[in-house]
Amino acid sequence: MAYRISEVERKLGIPITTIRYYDREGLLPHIARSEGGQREFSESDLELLQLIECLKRTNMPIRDIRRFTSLLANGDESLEERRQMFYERRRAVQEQIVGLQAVADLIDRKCAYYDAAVEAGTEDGVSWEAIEGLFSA
Amino acid sequence: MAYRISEVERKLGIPITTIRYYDREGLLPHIARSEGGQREFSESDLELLQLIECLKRTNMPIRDIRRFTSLLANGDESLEERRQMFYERRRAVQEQIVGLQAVADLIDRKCAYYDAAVEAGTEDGVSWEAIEGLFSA
DNA sequence: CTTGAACCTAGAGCATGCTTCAGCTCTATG
DNA sequence: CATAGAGCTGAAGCATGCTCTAGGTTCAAG
Repeated sequence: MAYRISEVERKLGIPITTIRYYDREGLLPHIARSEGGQREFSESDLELLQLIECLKRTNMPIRDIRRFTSLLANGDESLEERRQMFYERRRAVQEQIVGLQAVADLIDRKCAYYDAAVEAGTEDGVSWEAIEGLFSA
Repeated sequence: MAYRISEVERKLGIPITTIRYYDREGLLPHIARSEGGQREFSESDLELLQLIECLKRTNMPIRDIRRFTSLLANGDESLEERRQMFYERRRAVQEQIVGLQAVADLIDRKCAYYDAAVEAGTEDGVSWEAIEGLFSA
């Protein structure tokens, strides 16, 4: 029922050193320990780790993830704050996607520019017009 | 016709210290200098800086951006490599967008979960099922 | 009981991308 | 030509997120 740290690494693909780092940083509150002091991860610890990985993929800083996991200790009292946190994450992710799509447009145009330039064997005379206001939004 | 560094900061919104850092790091080859040694940015320098900002927004590391700007010195000889670089960037950006969309799904589900939990005043009995294979792709 | 693999901790180290500092020079204005 | 604001440099410092090291402990197989 309990997993050793090496099993967690294997199952989730998170390096052991990183798991211990998260624990040290307070992202994994109250991991059980064996008599000898070795960590024993429960299923819900694994789920939390997966959620942490997800939050990291949204570029959420460690300190904010810690804030979230510390809220879990408050139980239902912190429901509203946790909800707000996920709404904020949703917004942050959307913002990042939109930002990436904007640069994707410019990259696309650069690709087309270089296609034409390689075709012609030279950049001379290949037209290029910067996109105005890319960074103003 | 030439811009001082403070004007570049104002026009592009890039901190002066960062511009100098880029110069030091070789991202801005051959910026002209006044008699007294002060930088004089041309229009094409500004365009390069904007492109650099764009590449940074794709999370391209400084060292790769330097590689690109150094290619510019080779003129038409480096056209093919520069084209490949933009194609690779396009791929990288697409990958990031797809990754973000995947986590967005999970975040959405967490939002719905917390909506239900807040509504009920408790997490007890609010169903939650992890998405399998989110990290396997 | 022995022994080697797996664990543990505290603390140092590292890669990235800036940012700050100290001390000095340039330049535009009255 | 004085001077204040803007610029310059090399070097140190900082924030983030790991990653590695050294030295010791635990655990499971034989």
